[in-house]
Amino acid sequence: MTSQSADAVSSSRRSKITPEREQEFYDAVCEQLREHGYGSLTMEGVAARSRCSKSTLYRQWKTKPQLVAAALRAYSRTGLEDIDTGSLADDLRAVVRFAGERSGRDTQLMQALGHAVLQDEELRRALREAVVDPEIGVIEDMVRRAVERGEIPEDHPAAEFVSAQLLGVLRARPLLEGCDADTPYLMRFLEACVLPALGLARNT
Amino acid sequence: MTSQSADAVSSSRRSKITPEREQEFYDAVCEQLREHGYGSLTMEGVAARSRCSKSTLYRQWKTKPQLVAAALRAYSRTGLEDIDTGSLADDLRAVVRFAGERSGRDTQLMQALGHAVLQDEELRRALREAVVDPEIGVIEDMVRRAVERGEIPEDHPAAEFVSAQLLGVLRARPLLEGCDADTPYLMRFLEACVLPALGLARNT
DNA sequence: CCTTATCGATACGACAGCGTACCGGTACGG
DNA sequence: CCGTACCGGTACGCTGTCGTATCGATAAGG
Repeated sequence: MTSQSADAVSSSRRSKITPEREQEFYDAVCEQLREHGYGSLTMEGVAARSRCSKSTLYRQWKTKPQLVAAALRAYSRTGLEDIDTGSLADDLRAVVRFAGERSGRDTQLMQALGHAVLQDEELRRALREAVVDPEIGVIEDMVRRAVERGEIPEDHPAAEFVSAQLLGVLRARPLLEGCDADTPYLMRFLEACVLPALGLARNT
Repeated sequence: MTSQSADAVSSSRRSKITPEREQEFYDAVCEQLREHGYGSLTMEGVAARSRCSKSTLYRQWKTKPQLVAAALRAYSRTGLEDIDTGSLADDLRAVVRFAGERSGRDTQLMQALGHAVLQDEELRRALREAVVDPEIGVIEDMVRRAVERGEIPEDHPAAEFVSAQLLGVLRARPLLEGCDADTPYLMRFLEACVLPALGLARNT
């Protein structure tokens, strides 16, 4: 995961809040979020899960939405930005491989935030900045590069739907079949639908 | 449990709970659901919206989840079952035209239920039976008929994804672009992605 | 070694929502 | 014309959670 210095003050007792400790809070938030949803996420629950007291949470963050927003902002997804294989198909295959692994966690998180996002402005911004925009931006960049390379025409009608297709299927399968959209499923979808629609046959 | 006779005691004052009155309760539930989400749906709110008292609600339904489940079951979506144009492409175009109109309402409802569905078994069943299965079943039947007509091969790799694609994009666009997936958008998607992936070119 | 600041634990007030109980009014059935 | 049963309104108890305040303990710094 992410860390700066492996300073590891992992002795018996912690003193101040190290970045690692902070991340533990955020992890607890995400876990509670996935397990019980935003509405049933309680400060007591987060405190218990991260073995701290409510006081500590309220000392650092003013309210529950702010804590959740902070956790979302810290929910980093490094690993996608570096993909640049030189072909759109392979770029997307790499995305799918990556997304399949986090599929369960990410989808549960989105699902959990669901409607809370529509009520709290800060939460909505945090979710967009932390989860939506990065993944979508990366995919759109891939498409842009493919256009520049001449792989697909600039005005290809399917181009605008690539990210929506992937994100959509990612979230639709749990609803339809009750199981996560894992990598094999996403890969089949990519080869059977996304690439053909883009005019990128399998062996080209 | 629903209706007995269209007795229509639509005089000035209502005595017992007519089917129309019952539907008003359900409408109020759905509206509260869309507006505030499941967690913030209150019995007081439903009562106020449908101009009845909490007592009446609790006399008819034992608890809040049961009321919501009943409302979902009554959330009928007739209109899709009758589509059978003789070609898969036209069938899907009809679906898209229909889905685009209800897009906003349906999506908000799904979004609102989000995580509550994972906690309450009855709610999950109600949602599947009332919203998911009907739409998906209809689409899968369309694909089946197309296979029987020979429009597409039985083992076409894109066939399994048709419903997931449509449902997915329906729910992905609000998240990505912040606006509903209306009919024009869905139609563009259908023509640009779904049909090409199925090997059904535009003018065939 | 002593001061200080922060952490963990807990108790507390405030508030909102669920579900119940009661009470008066009003339409139906005989 | 009268009893019955149901509806609407409201007050109430209960629970759970937010956010605050207080207190002892413990690690950092001089």
